[in-house]
Amino acid sequence: MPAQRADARRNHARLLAVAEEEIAAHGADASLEQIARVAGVGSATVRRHFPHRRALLDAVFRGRIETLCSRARDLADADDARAALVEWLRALTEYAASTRGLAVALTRDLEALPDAGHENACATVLSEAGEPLVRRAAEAGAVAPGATAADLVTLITGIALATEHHPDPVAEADRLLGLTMAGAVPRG
Amino acid sequence: MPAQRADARRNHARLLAVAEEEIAAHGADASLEQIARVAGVGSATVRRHFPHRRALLDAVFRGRIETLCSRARDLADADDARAALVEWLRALTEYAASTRGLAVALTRDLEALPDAGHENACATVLSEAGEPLVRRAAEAGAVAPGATAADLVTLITGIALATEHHPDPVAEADRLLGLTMAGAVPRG
DNA sequence: ATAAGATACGGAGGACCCCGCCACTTGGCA
DNA sequence: TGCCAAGTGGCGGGGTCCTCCGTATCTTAT
Repeated sequence: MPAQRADARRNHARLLAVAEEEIAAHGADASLEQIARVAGVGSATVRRHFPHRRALLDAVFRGRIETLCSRARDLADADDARAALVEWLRALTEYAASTRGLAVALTRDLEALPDAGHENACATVLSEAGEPLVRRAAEAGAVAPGATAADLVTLITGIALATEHHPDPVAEADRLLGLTMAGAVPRG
Repeated sequence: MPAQRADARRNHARLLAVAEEEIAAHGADASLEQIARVAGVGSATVRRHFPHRRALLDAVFRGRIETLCSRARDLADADDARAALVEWLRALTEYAASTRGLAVALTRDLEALPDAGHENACATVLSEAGEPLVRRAAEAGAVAPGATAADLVTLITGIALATEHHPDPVAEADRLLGLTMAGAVPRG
């Protein structure tokens, strides 16, 4: 089990870098063939490192997702629980709306997949990271009853998906998030 | 300009029927080739009747969209403006969540397209139909300031997109709609 | 330093899809 | 009935995804 061959590790890194650019340019449906071409490897090598498209998407976004997770940990013991949650949700929204392909990745990794392993899925990781924030805010009565962290992540994913087309997705998504948090049709 | 030839009209209807089934079965990315095959026509005939995929999606869903629009008209002078809006939004959500491919169609038709004509787009039609409901509810103070009918349609589209994977999309979407309307993280 | 073995590579080939072209058929009108 | 435009279908080109398999390359032990 000597970890991995040196060239394999190089190709992996190369593919990741190219994939990030390519996904940013052409969305989550970017051509794997094209990624292989740009990276200067055979198309089989792509699927060797990333069996399905989802695996590639996960890997590409893993880093930034981690950043958001640690952001959540930092905010976990802020004074104002509600403000902390809101800040985190806004950060998440901004990132989801500005990073092409991410929202699709977030929904896709919830899709039923032959292999059961969802533990590495971006959406799951994010939900778990946000859970403490939601819990604390809920204890302060600042969260709608029945709403979970996963729900909020799902809502934000939806907003990001639905605003992908918009001229200024980030601003639009943030605005819609505001409506969603405050209540678009609040009870009189 | 004698409207259309009889066989053309037949093929059009046939394609629409087949496309509906095929999209229900395989989502908005259903193969046009396959649709042609099942309908027993050449693949060129499909694109003759529906230049882009979006045109086909629009045509397939037009009927039900119309139903929702007339529903909006019926509700336009209900006693309780808020209740009327909520009912319409719930109906829209249920339909969007239960009809595979519709949510995608709703987002796609907002995408920039070579030809400018968006006037027939499903999302636009829906937004316009819902506008009176929103206006009346807003006058009653039941809608968040700044929220438009288009915003609500967008939010619902997002919810439908994000819950497509879920085991029970309709129930999940309805629940999330409830959160969105009432406020997921309401101001203390 | 080198040879052996495991590991990773890349290209070929099949299946599918979208798309544009063009010769041909078919329906409607005189 | 015969003409002609409207409508059709199939073919070929270009692209993608995916799998298989012979081969090149890295690693480790000698």
